[in-house]
Amino acid sequence: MTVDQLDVRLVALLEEEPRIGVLECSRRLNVARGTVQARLDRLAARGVIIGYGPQIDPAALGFDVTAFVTLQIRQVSGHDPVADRLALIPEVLEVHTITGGHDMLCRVVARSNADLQRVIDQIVDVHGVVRTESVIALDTPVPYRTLPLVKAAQR
Amino acid sequence: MTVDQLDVRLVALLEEEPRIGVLECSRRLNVARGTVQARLDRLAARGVIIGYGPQIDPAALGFDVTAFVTLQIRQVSGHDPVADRLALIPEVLEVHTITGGHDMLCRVVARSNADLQRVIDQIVDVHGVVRTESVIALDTPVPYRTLPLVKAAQR
DNA sequence: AAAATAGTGGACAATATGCTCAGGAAAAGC
DNA sequence: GCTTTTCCTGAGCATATTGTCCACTATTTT
Repeated sequence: MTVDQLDVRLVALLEEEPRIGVLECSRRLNVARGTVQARLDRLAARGVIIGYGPQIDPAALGFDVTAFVTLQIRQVSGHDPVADRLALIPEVLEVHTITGGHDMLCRVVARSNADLQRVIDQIVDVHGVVRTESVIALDTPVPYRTLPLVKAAQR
Repeated sequence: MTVDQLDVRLVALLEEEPRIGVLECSRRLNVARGTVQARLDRLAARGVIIGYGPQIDPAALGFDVTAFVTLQIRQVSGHDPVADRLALIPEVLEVHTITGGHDMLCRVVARSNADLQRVIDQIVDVHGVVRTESVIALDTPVPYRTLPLVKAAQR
């Protein structure tokens, strides 16, 4: 979908100071309040802005180990029953089905390396999971972000 | 850090309806407004809540291909110069350094499979990147979430 | 038992919101 | 080139929310 410069400036502004509200946005961007409201409604309606939920830092909750776990699934059992089981594990933050030698990729967090073992054991215990392979994230030089993408999508 | 049941209910409420504001939260949770305000301040101060920025859906912007790319880095060049270059590519949404046979893992998006090739080419062109390996996310049965984790962290 | 901590409920002014409207500017269609 | 549609503006109004106090009451901690 098409996003113009005002949309980008609006999103950028909200990313930097999310608590400022519509009126303050309109002042900062030098446009009418109704315009900001209309743009936000439009971005939400088109699905560009999914929500404004609080962003939680797992590390602040004590889960400071992040790992990516790839899974091989027994062929007979489809992906979805496995995904449903994985979804029941709180430490599994996201699950993708993927191309290549493996079938699924999960992002998981844990309280420590020892705790990661516990989480992986839970994953292995899921019916249909044949094998797992884990890599631990040592550092995150570029944390998840979308602003550059929004800027690139402009026009 | 320690999170009690009220914190969890508050975060859960905000995840479901992020636009409701402090006063409405206090009504829904049957606590005083000042309590909600204090809890939110505390969660933010302790770093549990990083922010409330708008969540952007890359797919809605036309970037409906997601891939995970692992990189091998030439040993002489450290990780950081590479990460800095990767950060300049808008389609690179996050970068981790990892254990195992590879050195880095990136999440990237692209407008199509052909476009993914273009993005990967840019990654390969980064000085110090020796080899890449990509897997494409076909489906995301569990999209990124933290609420179950918050609930699990309770107490 | 005393002290510190957290929650309550109420007040107040200042600010923000949702909604509506008429007019002007810009873009699209013919 | 002209018309229609779309988008933005600036304003108004009633209502709701915020930030900031306060005194009082649990609930823990020491």
